Amino acid sequence: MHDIKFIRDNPKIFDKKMNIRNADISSENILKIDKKNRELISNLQIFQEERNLLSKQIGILIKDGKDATKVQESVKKLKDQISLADEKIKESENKLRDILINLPNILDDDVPTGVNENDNKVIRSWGKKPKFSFVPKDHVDLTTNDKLNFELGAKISGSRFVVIKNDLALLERALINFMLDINTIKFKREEISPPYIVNSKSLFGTGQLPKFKDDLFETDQDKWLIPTSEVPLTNIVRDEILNDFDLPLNFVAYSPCFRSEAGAAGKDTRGMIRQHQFSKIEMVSIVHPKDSDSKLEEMTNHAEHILIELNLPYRVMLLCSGDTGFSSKKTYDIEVWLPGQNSGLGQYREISSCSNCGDFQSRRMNARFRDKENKLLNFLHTLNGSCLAVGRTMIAIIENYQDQHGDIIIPEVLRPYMQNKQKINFK
RNA sequence: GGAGAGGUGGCCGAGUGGUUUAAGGCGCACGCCUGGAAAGUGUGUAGGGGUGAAAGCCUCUCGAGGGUUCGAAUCCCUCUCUCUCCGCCA
Repeated sequence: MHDIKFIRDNPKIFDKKMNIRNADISSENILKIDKKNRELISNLQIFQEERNLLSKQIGILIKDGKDATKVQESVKKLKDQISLADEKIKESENKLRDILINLPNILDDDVPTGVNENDNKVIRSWGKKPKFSFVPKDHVDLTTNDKLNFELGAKISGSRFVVIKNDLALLERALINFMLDINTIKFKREEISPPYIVNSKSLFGTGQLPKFKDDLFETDQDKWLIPTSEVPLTNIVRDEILNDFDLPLNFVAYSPCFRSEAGAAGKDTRGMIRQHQFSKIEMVSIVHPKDSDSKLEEMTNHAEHILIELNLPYRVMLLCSGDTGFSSKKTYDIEVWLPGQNSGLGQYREISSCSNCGDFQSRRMNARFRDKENKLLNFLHTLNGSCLAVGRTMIAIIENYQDQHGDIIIPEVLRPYMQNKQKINFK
């Protein structure tokens, strides 16, 4: 959410930034409402002040045993004016709020302008794409022996669900433990086991609501399935005032993630790439504003580190303006090489997304810290990133580590987590 | 699910309609006292908003939202969270 004071002071910059994001808004419109809003507030407060003074007088008069009916009559008249002014303000404030809560974050200056993912910028690449003496299969063709069972998922739950069995279930569990261990032991993140169901306040805080309601699974009574554990992790600091010396907070969590994929009908229908439910290890950092830029680099490096350990080729993309998420001011996607995609020609697919949300979420959450130097309150900066998406990491391992027999060589770093097995056989 | 008790400042806690303009204590900050410290003592100590160059002035907030009233922490309604007991349960 945007600071109305910023818009007041920098209307031209604001317009330019919103224009880059194709947001249909002008500061002129916003400031008009804001001005009217403030007039109404001043007006109301004059009435309130008078009411308070007169009411106090009534109290004194009654105490002294004097007649107060005359004063009471005049305050009664004020009452109507107050409630009328109150209504007007609510209307005007809601109008302003409706606009502000639906506007995306202001992008960093180094975010390239562009329309869609084709305009994203390659920052760096790592790893050697594996060379096969045969046409590599994708994960669906490799796992036809029931270990990845989409028919069963469809029967039990519906489309975009999968039942993972046997060694692959073990692989998923191994990856979760492996990634959590690196995050906690090596990167010193605090492990959190969060709720997988959250209320709408939390979803508003991180920016999924109200605009992206359709992407979520709603249960009842204001309870929603999390689309990512970014939501519960970031909302840990909602409505809190932290001390600057307690910063940064670095969290990591495993959770399943639930997405309705409403806007993705017909997209990635094959295989496990896009499911309604998937596992993810998520990093969230809560930092002093001066540290958020460097923290984004660090988090991206941490996500890359997992891929390096697993020896999976990847590239880091800086998302362009058209592809950057609503709450983010700058996002790096990490794309892993999937050799079985595109009929064996291979394809890069997103496996992590690391975002610096600046103070955008913390304004929505009212998450602040006290600066010891000047004792002032200020909004925190929040960041989130996958480290990594477990389902897609499984795909990457299956496709990159396949051999001529259609079996999977288990990456060495995972073997201690997999009863020291060397291979997953699909025959 | 049933019954009951609660939610007041960073924390504890007083407050059942009118100078509450939220007592008192703890904690914290700064000062005095002291050779230094403890003790003692004094002052200060929430957030949002409006206005203003600033100092300041005003306004809203006692879990949340409504209502009654000239006036609500206090009375009424709805919701929410916490605790205790019972039931069920991993």
